[in-house]
Amino acid sequence: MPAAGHRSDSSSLALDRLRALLDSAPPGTDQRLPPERTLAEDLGVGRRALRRALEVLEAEGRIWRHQGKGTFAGSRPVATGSGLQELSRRTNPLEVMEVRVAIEPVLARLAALRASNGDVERLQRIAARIGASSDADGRELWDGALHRAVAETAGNSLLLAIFDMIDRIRQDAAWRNLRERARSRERRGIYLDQHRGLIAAIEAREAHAAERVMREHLELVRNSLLAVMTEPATEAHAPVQDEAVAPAELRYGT
Amino acid sequence: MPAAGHRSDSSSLALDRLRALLDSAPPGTDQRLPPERTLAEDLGVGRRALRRALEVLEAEGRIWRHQGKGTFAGSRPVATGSGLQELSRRTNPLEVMEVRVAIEPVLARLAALRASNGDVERLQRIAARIGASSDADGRELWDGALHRAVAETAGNSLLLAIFDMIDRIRQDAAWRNLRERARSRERRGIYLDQHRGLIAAIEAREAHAAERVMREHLELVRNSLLAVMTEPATEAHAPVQDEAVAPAELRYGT
DNA sequence: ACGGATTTGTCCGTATGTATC
DNA sequence: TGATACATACGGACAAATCCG
Repeated sequence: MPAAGHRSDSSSLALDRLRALLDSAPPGTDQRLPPERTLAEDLGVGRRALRRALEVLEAEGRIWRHQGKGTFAGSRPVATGSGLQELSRRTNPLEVMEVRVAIEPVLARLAALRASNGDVERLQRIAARIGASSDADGRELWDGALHRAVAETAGNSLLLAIFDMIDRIRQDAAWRNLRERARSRERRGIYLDQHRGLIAAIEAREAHAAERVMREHLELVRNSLLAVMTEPATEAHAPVQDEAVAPAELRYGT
Repeated sequence: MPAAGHRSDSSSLALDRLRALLDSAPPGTDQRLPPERTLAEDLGVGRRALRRALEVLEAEGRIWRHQGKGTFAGSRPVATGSGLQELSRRTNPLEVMEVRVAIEPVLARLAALRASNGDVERLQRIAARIGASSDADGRELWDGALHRAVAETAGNSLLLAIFDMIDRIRQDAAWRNLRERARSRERRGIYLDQHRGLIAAIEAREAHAAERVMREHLELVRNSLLAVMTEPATEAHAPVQDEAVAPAELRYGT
């Protein structure tokens, strides 16, 4: 009886735990890891599984090993902490918009495929409230509600969880202010049209159209945000480009 | 009905005795059961009958088994930390693939825009290992490492966090088996080509191509998964039917 | 310079579940 | 049903490299 049957699932488990270990370790200089046998015991995996995980990390360049010397962390944080608080500290509005552009068009497409008449009614009710809102708070609130309703209608629980995670990060007060600045009066009219177009596409079950409208909408939002951030004074022309990305500007920190 | 009167088959007998065994010895947790060969003899049934009974108990969640390790009473130790467990219970492989198809092509595009030569080298190192892996565990491990390396290269910390969340859900043991079945030998060659094409596109900084190859790759994976789920019986000729892929276009370099 | 101790790298035997006949 | 081959996992044993006194 080799003790109790512990977890052994495989090397993926070992890899997961090793990543956590490396992330939690201080970014100090080339931290040495325990010997393989000790480490295997600590992580609750076999040495073979551990070694396979170490091979991956070595190929990724996060650790280096040498026979007779030991295993060392190459000190590369990479920061994967999934805590919401910490995540919202590390990310930025442009990253968030990249994610929204990636996810929400898909949500719109799925929503078009799946929406019941009741769902469409709900979307219309919410959209009506956006136009009726005269203050920033109201617009923010109802706009968020509309996007979330689309996400719910899509009916994919995993995507909805991801959407909620992003939504919570968006709540940050500093960003709300930024968004309201980007929501100038003339743009508000465009947004309203886009929302109407989106709902119309969902109502007609035109999946492709719904996806396209949502993408165009979010790309406009992103570009507006970018414009506000880069040239706060002038607001003359907002280049609505539907091509996927404006490369150089969108790269954050160089 | 050969002999024995009451019992329709001896699997039921084995099941009864196994249940009694599990009930009578409910000590701590993760109790290890004797090897199948021994257990069959102890219970006075054939190994095949015993295994069918064990299948039932595993489906009920009362035991878990793992090749090379043994059979254990209790629930399978899962490593998913921090609330993901709940999510992984509610979602399903097809939802996960929807999310991956939504996110990873974008990651590939961003990776192409941002990759340094060192990043490309790292991707190539990892990809080489996939082909060199002869066993299922190795392929799974290195395939996951490649997709994660692309996600890291994209340089969007929020997207990376989302990717990690999905990746952890993917670790679920039941799904891994499913994926390996979908990774039949003939498909492995296609995947290898697609991985090569992806890296070539990233190396050439062809953002659009990288995005397209990644989408085609994931759509093929999704369709293979679907095929395995819907027609489990026939493995003889696996029709690689899919509207998504056009192999000729996938050859980039070489 | 030497030798023992420690650590990674490698191989192999055994034990176990899985699949096939 | 029973038997056989196969795949996987773990641990021990040993070699190679390094470190240290």
